[in-house]
Amino acid sequence: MNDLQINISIQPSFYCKDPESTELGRNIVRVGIELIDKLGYEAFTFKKLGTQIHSNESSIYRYFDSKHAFLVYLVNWYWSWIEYKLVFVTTNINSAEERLEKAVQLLTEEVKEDSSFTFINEVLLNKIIITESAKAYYTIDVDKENEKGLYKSYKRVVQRVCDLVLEVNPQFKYPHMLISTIIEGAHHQNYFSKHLPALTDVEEGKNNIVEFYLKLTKSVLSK
Amino acid sequence: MNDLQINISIQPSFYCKDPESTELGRNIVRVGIELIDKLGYEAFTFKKLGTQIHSNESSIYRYFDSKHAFLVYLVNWYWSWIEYKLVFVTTNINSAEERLEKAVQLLTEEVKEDSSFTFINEVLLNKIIITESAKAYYTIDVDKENEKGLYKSYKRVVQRVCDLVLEVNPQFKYPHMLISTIIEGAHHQNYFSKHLPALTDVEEGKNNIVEFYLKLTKSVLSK
DNA sequence: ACAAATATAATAGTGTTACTGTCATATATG
DNA sequence: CATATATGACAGTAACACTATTATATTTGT
Repeated sequence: MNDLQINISIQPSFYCKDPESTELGRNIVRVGIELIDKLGYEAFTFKKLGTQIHSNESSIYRYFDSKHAFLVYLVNWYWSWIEYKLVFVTTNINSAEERLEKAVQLLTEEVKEDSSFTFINEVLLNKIIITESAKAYYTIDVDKENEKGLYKSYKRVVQRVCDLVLEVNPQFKYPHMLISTIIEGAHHQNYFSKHLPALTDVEEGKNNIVEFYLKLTKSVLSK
Repeated sequence: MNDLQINISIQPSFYCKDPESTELGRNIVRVGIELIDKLGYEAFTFKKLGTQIHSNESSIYRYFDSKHAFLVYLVNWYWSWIEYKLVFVTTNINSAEERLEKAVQLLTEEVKEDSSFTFINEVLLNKIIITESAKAYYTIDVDKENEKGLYKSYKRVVQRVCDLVLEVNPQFKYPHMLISTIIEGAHHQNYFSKHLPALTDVEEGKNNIVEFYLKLTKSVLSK
């Protein structure tokens, strides 16, 4: 983006030892992202990751309690990063409509360029979020993890965009539904366009997903 | 629904031995649904299921190749059942708008009463679809399984409702996107309302989800 | 009624997963 | 230079996701 040397700071509840604090920790996250993207979440293991980074399985466990905890960490990192981009993209814009438009665009477009202001490859991370993030919260332990605050960054993004929605139309009754529908929907459409095209209308080389959700937003909010 | 003794017929590609053909097979499906609902997909195993039905793990493997195959079977059964209900609910309705409305309602409402015209508990199955169905197609093997036709029933439902959308507005460019967004969205909202309420606007005892998606549909299709 | 075919149950076994625990060694810090 | 801390190597465990084998029960054909 702007080559700012900004750090996304992640709270201690997401790790045993802060992976950003050591070379090994950063390697775990960096190569971990590549490996999940390559193998898929199910086939990904700490043992395989250990081999890849010429380190040991047990060393990885000193940073993350489990592979689920690692996924939750990545999801949280992603939404903290999106929150930062969201604030950035909506500042100094006078029109509420335009602010919302920029926000929806951010939430629905595929991350194309690697802004890489850290050791994290955001393009790959975006792919992982699209394919695997639901597995982080569609688990039997949601309620417990939600209580621990593990989904806060996602909720915060939704809330921020909700506020923009209500600026455009203060009477609108379902801002949260609209925004979480758009976020999850855009992920699904992205995945469908690559694997189940019968479920979508994406045309080669076109930005149909962004266009569709922008149109949806505008029409549902128009009075 | 109407107490019709109709059978959802499932193609052989979804099983090794047809579970509807024997008492054991029906038990596997019936108790399997209960157990997935209770334990969640991850903790569910054929061994536990074997114990529950006083049968053997190896016997279950003669009906389904794997626990993933079992989930795919259930998902397919569900969408075949929804397709049947969809056809039923839209026949003899003259207005295209009303047909679409009935369809959207069907796709977004929670299955409340047990119509149970078979050994399958549709209320529990609906809960499983909401919580676990994405795990059936968010896997590294999607493309292979899609080629085998394992997601056809879902696609068929989407296509049918798409046709209704185009009857209402033949110029609309994104019918598939709209319908798959509504289907997946309604599942998410349902789950969020129970586990991550900050992501939704569902009020106790109200049908907000249906209402929201009906409004969405109407406004995006209005010319 | 009886043999043959088929279905199911019981059991053992395999390789992997998702860890935990222990101990030795390497590296950093005071 | 001593001590603390981090990492690596390795062993071990219970469970998982199966596969294979054999025994027993049930169904079916004649």
